[in-house]
Amino acid sequence: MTNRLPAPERRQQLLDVALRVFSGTGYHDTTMDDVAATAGVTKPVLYQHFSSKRALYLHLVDDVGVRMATAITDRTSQADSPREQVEAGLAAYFDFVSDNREAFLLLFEGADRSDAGVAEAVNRIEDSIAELVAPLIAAGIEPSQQRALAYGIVGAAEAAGRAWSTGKLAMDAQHLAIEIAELAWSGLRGITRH
Amino acid sequence: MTNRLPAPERRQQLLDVALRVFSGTGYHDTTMDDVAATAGVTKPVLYQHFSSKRALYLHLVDDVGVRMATAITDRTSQADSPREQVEAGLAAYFDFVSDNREAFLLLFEGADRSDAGVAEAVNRIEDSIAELVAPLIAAGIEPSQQRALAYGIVGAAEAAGRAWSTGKLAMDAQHLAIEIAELAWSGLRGITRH
DNA sequence: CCGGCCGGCTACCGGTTGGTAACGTATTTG
DNA sequence: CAAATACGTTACCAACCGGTAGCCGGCCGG
Repeated sequence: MTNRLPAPERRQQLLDVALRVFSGTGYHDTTMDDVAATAGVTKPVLYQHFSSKRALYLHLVDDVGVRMATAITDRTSQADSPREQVEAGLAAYFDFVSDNREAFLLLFEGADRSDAGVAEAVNRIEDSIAELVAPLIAAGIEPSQQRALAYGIVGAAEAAGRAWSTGKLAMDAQHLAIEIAELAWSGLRGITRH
Repeated sequence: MTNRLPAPERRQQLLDVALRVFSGTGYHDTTMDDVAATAGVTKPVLYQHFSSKRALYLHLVDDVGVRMATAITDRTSQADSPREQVEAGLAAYFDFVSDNREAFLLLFEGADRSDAGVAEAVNRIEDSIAELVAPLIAAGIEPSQQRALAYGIVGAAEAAGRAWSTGKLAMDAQHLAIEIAELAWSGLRGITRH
């Protein structure tokens, strides 16, 4: 007989556990029994808080997406010059990656983009970051080009974050942020001509 | 009673069909019956050629990965200056994306990176491209930084390709290649200092 | 102190789907 | 023109797993 918990705390615990488990095993290889057992509880308890496996998962993805987006916008909004915004944004990005490794991997490693709902949630956050980046690109560039470049930068951060958090890059998050910021900045500035 | 086909042709047809179906529906939402039916055949036929669903899928991922990698190396090996290599490589990359949309999406949209085998196959191709990019970065940079930047460039191409092939970018592949090449080139060159 | 409520558990169900056994039938070969 | 071969089908199984019905027991308010 496990510890009895008041509903809100139980719910929060289940969310925490589910994030860990889903992020580690992936959506399809994780059973509701796994999540429940890891939380020290049985399946029906899980269903008292979440209507379905999919609902639980989407809730997590959504939640994590919002947390990541706000972590970034919070920091960029305090920087004035474009260059500072790039640096602050990427610093915030990689701080998030290192402080919330599981959350980051849930979004960009485990996420099954062939599932429409999941893809939409992941795209939403990618788009919101891309929209932050787009205006930093030298004015006078066609909007369609700006969008393409913005997606490029977002993808660069994503890939670097994934490589880093799976141990393929041996440097600390701060330095990685600086490297990618330089790449982004000079890349975006170099585009001015043409 | 459907057309009887000699084994090698049937096998090839099944691979083609499977690529289409998996790429459209995603691994988990595709049943072996789906693949078989789309090929105008029944399940046991599929199992005469492939030992399991997973084996079929991994074969495809592997195959597509090799095709993509060679398409790129073929073109970069014919360019001499670093700048030309960047341009040729990205031109080849986006040509591949536009000529083999399904293959590209199988690798970078549908692929379930939480599956160890799949992740390994996808990583293998990312790594091979990154290793092509790394030496183009100004000499004198630390190898760990080179790797980080190389992954960044690969990620930029990947994200741009995904955005493009899901219709979020309204430009042709050639122009997209040029944009990303400029981003990459000036990004990599700008990094020289420090 | 007692009764209701809330959190938890045991036990079960049935759809989906990967995989297979056994059996035809067209084609080719001696 | 058999007969072996290889291509294909029908019919089935069994396991896994998402989801649920129904029961229990401890804690809290009256």
